[in-house]
Amino acid sequence: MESDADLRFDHDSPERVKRQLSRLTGMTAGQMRKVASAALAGVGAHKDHFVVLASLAETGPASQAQLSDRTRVYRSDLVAVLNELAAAGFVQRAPDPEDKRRNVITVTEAGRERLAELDAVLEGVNEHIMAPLDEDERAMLFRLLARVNAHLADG
Amino acid sequence: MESDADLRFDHDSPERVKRQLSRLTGMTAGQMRKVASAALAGVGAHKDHFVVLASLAETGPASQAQLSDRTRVYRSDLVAVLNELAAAGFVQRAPDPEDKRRNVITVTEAGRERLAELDAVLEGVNEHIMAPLDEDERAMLFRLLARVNAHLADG
DNA sequence: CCAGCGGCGTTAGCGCCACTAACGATCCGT
DNA sequence: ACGGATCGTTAGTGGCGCTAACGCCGCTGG
Repeated sequence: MESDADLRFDHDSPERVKRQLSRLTGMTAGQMRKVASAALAGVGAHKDHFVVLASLAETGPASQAQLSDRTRVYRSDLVAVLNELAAAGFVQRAPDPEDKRRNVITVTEAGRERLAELDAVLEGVNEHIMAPLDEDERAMLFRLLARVNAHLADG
Repeated sequence: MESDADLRFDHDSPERVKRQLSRLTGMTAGQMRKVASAALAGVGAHKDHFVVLASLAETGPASQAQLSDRTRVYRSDLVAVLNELAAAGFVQRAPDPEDKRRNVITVTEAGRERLAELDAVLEGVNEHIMAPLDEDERAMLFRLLARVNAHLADG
């Protein structure tokens, strides 16, 4: 299955290519995404399921538009995510009595348990991903990436 | 055009989500990719064009299969890339006399000039991306990411 | 009061990217 | 001489970020 035998950054990469931070970051992000989504798929879940459940559990019930803003899952894609979560009984989708355009999304008790499960799965993933780094290095990597991210977020 | 107004990692992200290195890395990689591909599109180029030209210039002529291994551009996608590069006169695609299955791809003088151009564009991109970091921090970020990358590359 | 603007959820679809499948042509080992 | 592997090529898949359009509803102003 794993054709990822050698996704290593260098190997035979030209020197000019090795200097591109975007390439190294992109490759590593791809590796991480594979690991995370495989782990989530192992329990029948998806990245967005986790983010949505986490937002609902931490910030409380919300309309779909609010949820979209909080999670950066597009409104159009959120529909399917909520369909799945609702079908599994992890969230409840009820019409908002105060505004008939909206739905109020609420996490159920089963949803909180599911979130705990996904959280545990992802903690394992995180641990695996950052295995070669010690605590200081992990914090450093987070901080450096966050600074670049914040910088790029301002046009 | 830019709907990227706020791609910032946190903002309202749930705590659990902020701890996911894969998410931060993925978001930042996406930002970087946009910047780089926009810059390359500005001169009518593509990421793969750069990688392929760099490989040819630094490691010499190669068959398409070899090129695919060196650049990690899939053989199937390489076809279109080489069509474009050849049409622009940046590479030459000639049948290999020693093996009629193969083509020998060679970079032309125009191709070397094109590579220099793309290299300059990407140096600007790199500089922009890493603007908030000093030299030590850039090196640190590279090293940390490379270690994670290498670790994940070994199943 | 009612007309129009704008936000709501939903459906459909686009474009990019990593990746796979299949195929005819050619080479190579036995 | 034959079978299997490798070459370039075409087509297609699936995920992900993102846009477009639509019917429904609320809100405001003339």
